[in-house]
Amino acid sequence: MNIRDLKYFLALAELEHFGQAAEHCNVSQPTLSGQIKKLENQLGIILFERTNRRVMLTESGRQIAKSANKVLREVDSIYEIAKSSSDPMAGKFRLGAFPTLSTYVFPTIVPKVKKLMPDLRLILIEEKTSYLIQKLRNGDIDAALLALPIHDNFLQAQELFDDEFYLAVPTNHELTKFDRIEQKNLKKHRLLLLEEGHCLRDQSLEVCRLNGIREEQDFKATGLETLRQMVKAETGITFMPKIAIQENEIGICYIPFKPPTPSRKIGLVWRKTSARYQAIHKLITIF
Amino acid sequence: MNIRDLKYFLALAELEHFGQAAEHCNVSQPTLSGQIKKLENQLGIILFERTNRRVMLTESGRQIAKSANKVLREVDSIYEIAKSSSDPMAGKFRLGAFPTLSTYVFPTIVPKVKKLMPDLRLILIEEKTSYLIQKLRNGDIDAALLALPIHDNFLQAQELFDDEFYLAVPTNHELTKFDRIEQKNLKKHRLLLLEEGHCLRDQSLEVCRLNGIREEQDFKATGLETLRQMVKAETGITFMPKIAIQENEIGICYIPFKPPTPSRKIGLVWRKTSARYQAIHKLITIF
DNA sequence: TATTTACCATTGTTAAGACCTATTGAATTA
DNA sequence: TAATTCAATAGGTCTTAACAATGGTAAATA
Repeated sequence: MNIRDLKYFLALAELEHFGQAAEHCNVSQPTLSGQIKKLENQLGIILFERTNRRVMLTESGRQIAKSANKVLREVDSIYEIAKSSSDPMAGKFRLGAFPTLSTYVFPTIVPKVKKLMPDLRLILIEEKTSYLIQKLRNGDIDAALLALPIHDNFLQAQELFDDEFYLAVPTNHELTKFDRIEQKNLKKHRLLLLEEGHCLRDQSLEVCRLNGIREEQDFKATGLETLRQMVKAETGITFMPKIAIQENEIGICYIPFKPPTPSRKIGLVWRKTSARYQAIHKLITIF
Repeated sequence: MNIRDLKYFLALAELEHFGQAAEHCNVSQPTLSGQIKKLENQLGIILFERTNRRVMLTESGRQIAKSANKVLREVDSIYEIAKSSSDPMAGKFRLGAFPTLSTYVFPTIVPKVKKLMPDLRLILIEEKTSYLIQKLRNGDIDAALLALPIHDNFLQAQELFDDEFYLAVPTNHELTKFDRIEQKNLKKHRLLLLEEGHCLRDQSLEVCRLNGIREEQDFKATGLETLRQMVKAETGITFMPKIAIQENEIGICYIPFKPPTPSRKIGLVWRKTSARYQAIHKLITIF
């Protein structure tokens, strides 16, 4: 059977005339005649009673016409779906980001995306990096904002910006005397860090390792905001990415580093094979 | 697009592996690969993301898979309908008969048809002959029990039985002295007949014409049972077809004719082109 | 009665495309 | 580095849907 055959069949069922039905289908009369015959043979039943005066549907034909109609309507809907989703800047787009980034990035990009791609329905996912990579590989999300580098042969990344670290200290802390700070000056201090699994923790630890800085072992924060409150409460000091810094804060001071400035590279990551590359490239222009 | 293509598509959507999907569809892998590609081109969208490690549906693909499933289910139902109606002794069968016959024939044939063709759903239509012929030609009914001959090039008939006329008279009528009656003896009597449009009226009038019998002009019955009650009420005499005669009736006497016996030939009539000829021929064997 | 008309079916040919096997190319894995 | 996996490509065969032309039959008309 064939979708085309069903169209022929329905045209003939409607017009009850081989010649007219053939014309309606833009084929010759013998073609339509042959295809109807083929369909009847395939189904093992007679669909039309024919004389050279009249053509009419049999009872079976009437029943089958109903189903054939449904088939064609559903096929139309397939073309409809294809058409409406052929706009690469439309439809669902699932974007992930890890927690110490998402909180600060999502609010700023949502309105920009809405303006640039009004038909894109952005779905935001906040997960730790490892889960996001898994979701990317599974096709559960279309792209993710991650800290680079990402070593994964399935995935492709585009660097977006460099998120510099500042040293967050209480306003009464001895280090506030410095306008800028050198990493090696921190050797005698202990840093408050996030709990395991946060990529910001791993990035911070990497900076610590290179400079012989130690971690405060008795405490691990579950989130960046908790960490910020800990600093304000004079419990310790920590690294704070620039993106998470708000102006005019009381009780906390953010000191920039002298070069080489520690930072995390933030990039957009997607599957090399992703079909959404057009929306992805548009997304990159936002940053 | 093609129903086969949708099958390939759904197999691949399910198995996420070109080789396995191809095997499932009993085609080679390049064939499936090519057809999926063709489908994607036709729809103008990418249905699958492929690497040589994994194949996965895109969001559009997921949506289309739902519709494709509906299409295939509906196509299955077409085959289902065809299969169940390919039994020529099954399905609806619309049988007509004119009123002065249907009342007496239908009750006897229904159980016989049910026994002979248990899957045939008999739909009985009681109409005057002219309407039945029209319905036959339109394909509104499959066959009809009519009085022969029928002159119609679309229709074909098979004689079933000869329904002899009896003379129905009140029990105290002078003609009851005859065991059998000759048509020519009726010249001085007037006959009660049915109203216009009944074929029994036409048949009776034909007998009257040949023998110079006259009709009672002041009265025309709407049905055969009315006519029977009129005779019992001693209002007159009439012809009564044998099929309408019940035994042990009071107040009425049915006198057979001497040959040539007036009668009506009853036959089954159907379109020459009818697809139900098998059920029709089975139906004929009942009589 | 002969002719024309209307219509569906049949025949023969051509072009498209669905299919196959064999091979390529890219990415893993041993 | 070699072997393996898997989708894509190449080249050739075969099926089939398309057409034009023709046939055949019943109705309409002359």
